[in-house]
Amino acid sequence: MAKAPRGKSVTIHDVAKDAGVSFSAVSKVLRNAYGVSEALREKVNVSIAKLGYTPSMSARGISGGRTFVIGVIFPDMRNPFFADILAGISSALERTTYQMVQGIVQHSTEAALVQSMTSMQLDGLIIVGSVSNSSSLSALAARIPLVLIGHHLPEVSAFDTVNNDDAESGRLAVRHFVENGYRRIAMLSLDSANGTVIQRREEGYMEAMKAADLGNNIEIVRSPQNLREIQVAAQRLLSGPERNDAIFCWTDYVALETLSVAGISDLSVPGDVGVIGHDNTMYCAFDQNSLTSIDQSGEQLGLQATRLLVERIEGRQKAEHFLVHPRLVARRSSSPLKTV
Amino acid sequence: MAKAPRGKSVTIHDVAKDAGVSFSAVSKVLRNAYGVSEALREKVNVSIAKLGYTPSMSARGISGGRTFVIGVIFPDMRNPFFADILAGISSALERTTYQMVQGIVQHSTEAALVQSMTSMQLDGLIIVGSVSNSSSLSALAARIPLVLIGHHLPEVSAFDTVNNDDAESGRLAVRHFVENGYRRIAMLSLDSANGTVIQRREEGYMEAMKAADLGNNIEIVRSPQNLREIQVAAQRLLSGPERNDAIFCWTDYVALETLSVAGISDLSVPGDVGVIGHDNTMYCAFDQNSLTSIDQSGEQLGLQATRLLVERIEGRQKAEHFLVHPRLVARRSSSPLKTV
DNA sequence: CTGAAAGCGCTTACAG
DNA sequence: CTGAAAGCGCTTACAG
Repeated sequence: MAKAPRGKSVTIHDVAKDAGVSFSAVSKVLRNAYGVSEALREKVNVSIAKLGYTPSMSARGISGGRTFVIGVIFPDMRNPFFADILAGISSALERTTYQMVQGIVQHSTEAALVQSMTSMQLDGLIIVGSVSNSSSLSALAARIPLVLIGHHLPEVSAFDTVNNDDAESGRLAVRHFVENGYRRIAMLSLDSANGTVIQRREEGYMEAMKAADLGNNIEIVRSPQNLREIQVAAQRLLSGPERNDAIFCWTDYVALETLSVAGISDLSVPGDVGVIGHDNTMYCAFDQNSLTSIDQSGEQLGLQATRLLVERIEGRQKAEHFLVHPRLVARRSSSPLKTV
Repeated sequence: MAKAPRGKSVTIHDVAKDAGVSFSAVSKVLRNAYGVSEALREKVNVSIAKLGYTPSMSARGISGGRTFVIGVIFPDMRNPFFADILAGISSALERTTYQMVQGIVQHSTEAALVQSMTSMQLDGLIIVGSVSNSSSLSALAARIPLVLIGHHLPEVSAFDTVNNDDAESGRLAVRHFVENGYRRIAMLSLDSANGTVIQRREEGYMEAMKAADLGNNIEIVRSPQNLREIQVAAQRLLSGPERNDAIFCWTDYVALETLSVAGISDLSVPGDVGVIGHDNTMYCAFDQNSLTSIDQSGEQLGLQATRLLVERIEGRQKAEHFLVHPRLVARRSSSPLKTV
């Protein structure tokens, strides 16, 4: 088990020697601490640049200071929508001195990832689409500044949340369908007890259906996130004598699969069936999809979450909850029925 | 700048006290070091479990030991192919004690990310699709065990590489087109000086074209990774009297956009034009795309890269270079011309 | 087989 | 305004 050799890196002591000052002086310059003369700061900065010094995150972490690194946890890497969130976080971070590392829940569990990230002494954590419950998240928030994206919780005070108005998403989809002449509007949802994001969308869907006097047409099918099961669910909604004429899908990927099932079943979209997705990911605009979708502005979500997290790290205690408003981007898949 | 409070975490000392041994004994158990009796190990493990102790990565990093964390750097989060690589890395890591954090090059540069990750004292680094040059990568490899995915370099010895046989990818696409009756086969490539992966694919494409006596039909258009530019490039290949009847695209996203452009231009795929993509991402199978694509097995790439990296960390010095063989997955977008 | 000592690169009080 | 001391939680030699 010989260790691969690593070059020695330049430390605060090297900088101090080069600048002809004490190493504590260097530390102060680094942290913008009080009581450093301009002259000293100048000298130190010159040496830092000359030697290419960069602070060791481990040393900072261990000595109780900030590491200036935050962690962002994503549920998976397959939904291109998450890239938008990441873009928002990145651009918000550009204005600060913080950096970020990502963790992606794939094989490992969210809990394992969280625990490995806290052991890194990160300054804060953003979790996207957490599946943890309220109490374990509050416990986590006691140890590290925390912001959640996509987790509607009644009244949490230990951490901040940033959310799309998911009930509004459901309403937007139904209203748009209704305006365009669709009546038998189903929702293809996710089989998940924890996903309150999904629940809100379902609530909005049901609310708008009732408001349009279509309460009797409410039909929600919940499928796991698995291609085969999604196909079966879509097929079910698209067959039989009482076939639906419109389907609101909880995410674009499911909507694209619904288009695929419709195509295989020789149903035309629109005409036989209208489809709306969610997230307005980059695949929606392709001519072969031309998928109407709800845009929840991942960039805004990321931006606001970052802002809140930095505020938390700098000392804010009172919880804040930010809501982003979705908008519908209309394309061919939900065109007015008469026109077709 | 008040610091948000953090709960004290349990340390090696707490464990030692609880188990009634010295703290160095605990450290030894943790590291599976020599000379620990079974009895002592037992006691310590019981206390570790009881107290829920987890080692501080910062402390490990600073004291020169392993952190048991590796970093993986991706060029972006938008290509679903990278999720396959990640899956391979995850499953390879499951059998080890290593964990991983991801870094995604989006707004920040690859260099900035690398530098922030090295300051975290990670045990090793996997970089996917690096745009750095050979010499700076060798310099990096002197400081930290390094494996590159998707970077063909003539003869590097400072680090390992894992690659798809990209020249073979190009050959596979051309041969398949030729077998199915296509002749005017163009390649829609990437405008990138550094991407040797792309260059290999171009080489394979040209080689196979010549081998099929179609050297005069060679046409490579290079476009930046930008939707508008890709559209223009695809339009160019699909218009004019000498319109191409087949296009090999360097990645699926570009191929899907090509399908879209063909649709808008009222060209049918196949029939008027055949299309092949690369990476066989999950969108290819949708009926509305039914896109033939080259599968380079991201999972294998990730798996092998991880294996090599762990070997490096444990002391291997001699470079290894692993090649994965691609296969073509045929779908409707490249069906035989006669049949159509 | 077990433990006490030194040190990693920083930060945070505390003295000058 | 500047510096010397203690300590963060570990690992790595080195003694018992």
